[in-house]
Amino acid sequence: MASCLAERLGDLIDLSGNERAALDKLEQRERTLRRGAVLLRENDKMSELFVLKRGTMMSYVILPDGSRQILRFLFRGDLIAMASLAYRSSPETVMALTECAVAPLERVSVADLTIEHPRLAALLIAVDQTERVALTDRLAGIGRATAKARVAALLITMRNRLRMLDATIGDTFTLGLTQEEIGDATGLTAVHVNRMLRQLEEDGLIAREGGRFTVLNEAGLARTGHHVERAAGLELGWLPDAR
Amino acid sequence: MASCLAERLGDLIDLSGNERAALDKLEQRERTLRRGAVLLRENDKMSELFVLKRGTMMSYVILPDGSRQILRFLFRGDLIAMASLAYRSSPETVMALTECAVAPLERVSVADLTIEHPRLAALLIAVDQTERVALTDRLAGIGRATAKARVAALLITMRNRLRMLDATIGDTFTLGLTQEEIGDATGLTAVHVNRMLRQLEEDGLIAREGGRFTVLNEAGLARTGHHVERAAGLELGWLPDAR
DNA sequence: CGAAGACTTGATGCCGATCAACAGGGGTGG
DNA sequence: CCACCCCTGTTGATCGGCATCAAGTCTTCG
Repeated sequence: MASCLAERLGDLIDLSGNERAALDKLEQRERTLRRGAVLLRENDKMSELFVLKRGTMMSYVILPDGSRQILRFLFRGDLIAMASLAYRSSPETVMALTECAVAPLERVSVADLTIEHPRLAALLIAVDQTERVALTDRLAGIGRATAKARVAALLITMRNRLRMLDATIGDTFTLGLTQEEIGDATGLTAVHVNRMLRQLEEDGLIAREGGRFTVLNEAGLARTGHHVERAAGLELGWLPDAR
Repeated sequence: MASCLAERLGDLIDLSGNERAALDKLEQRERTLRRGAVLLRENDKMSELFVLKRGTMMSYVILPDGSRQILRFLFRGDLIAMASLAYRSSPETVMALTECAVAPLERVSVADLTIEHPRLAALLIAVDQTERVALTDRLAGIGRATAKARVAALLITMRNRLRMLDATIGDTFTLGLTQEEIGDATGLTAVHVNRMLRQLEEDGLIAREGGRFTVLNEAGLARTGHHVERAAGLELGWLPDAR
């Protein structure tokens, strides 16, 4: 099977044969997870990282008062537990939202990669930046935007992300999240998420039926969510030559 | 003058002579900024990045309704505009909070670095992770914590950061932010920040006089702010050998 | 010395939280 | 196969934390 990581990075640049082979080698092992299974718990010791091969996952933290903040959703090709490259124990819990398969890899494999494939190391740095920007976008949304805007932003972002993995997805898609999960991602309660979804529906921006969403007015939804499409502005021309 | 970047990274690992020399070379040029000067504006084209050599800066975005979200504060040794490694135009505005000096460097210097010094590339990836975790900590705070907790968290975090740069700083320090800036960083209004500071004072956690803060009850303030000290859990043993 | 910015404090209002009740549905065990 | 139950979604009523508006003081700097 092809390397999911290679597939993901290959969307950004043309990988050389050597690079592709090096990435393939990282995903030899595989481990499956049932829906709801915890791959890594907050404060667990961690010594490896993972590539998500199938399914979707999320990472979150629990605050002292018991409330949950979902930090990010993870899709095929995403790296999980990159924090193990800096910290001894996990700053977040990682849980499967669907049946999943992950490929564990040692930190030392990343070290080898930086030596053998400097361009891939540089690319990892660049990918980190895209994820940092995604986080700051969410920070600004949660800090300053209204409830309706946050829910709209989540819908647009998730739709675009899902479409990157499956080009057949058009305006209709299955979100795969409960309203409580939407709330924990956006800093709202499930009850209020429900009302905001209804409002977006009444505004004619979306339609819903049984867990499936349809974007009726993409521009309007994007405007409501203060959405900025970052993918178009990518620029990786500075990367060194491939090996 | 010593390289600020080398100084910063040198706090994490022992740099080799070669590595130190490579880092020194990056900071040849220097550019100074007055208080309030904008180094980079949101959506500006960008082709270089910067090392902050003196002073403190902040980065922020402005939302469509005119409100501002401060994304991060920057200190000596921090890399600025790392997003230029992934994007064509800046996702955020970067402004000087005090008189500052920055060293501009080309993206291609980073490419060279990954080739010549794989360990430094790996270290950059690790540093990215620490900043990603700092962002997720703030995300959780803004999404789920009360106003008082957010202000307390900002005070603790800034105090610790300032102390890393200047070991003489004890429990008393100058924050160097207006209450409006505290509000824009925490997702609150200046008025409410004022009330929260008063409450923290009445709780006996801090004292204030003319822009200077004193931490009276460190454990209590940390608890109030749900603060997690990440620095203690660093683990960089996986890095490859130095060149 | 005047003006603009920062801080402070009170009064009021609203967005989203909380509490509560019920409907539908899918999985499980009897 | 059915009864039950837990999870999810839905809707209404009420509450509260933080925003907003307003007015005044203090500080700083030109």
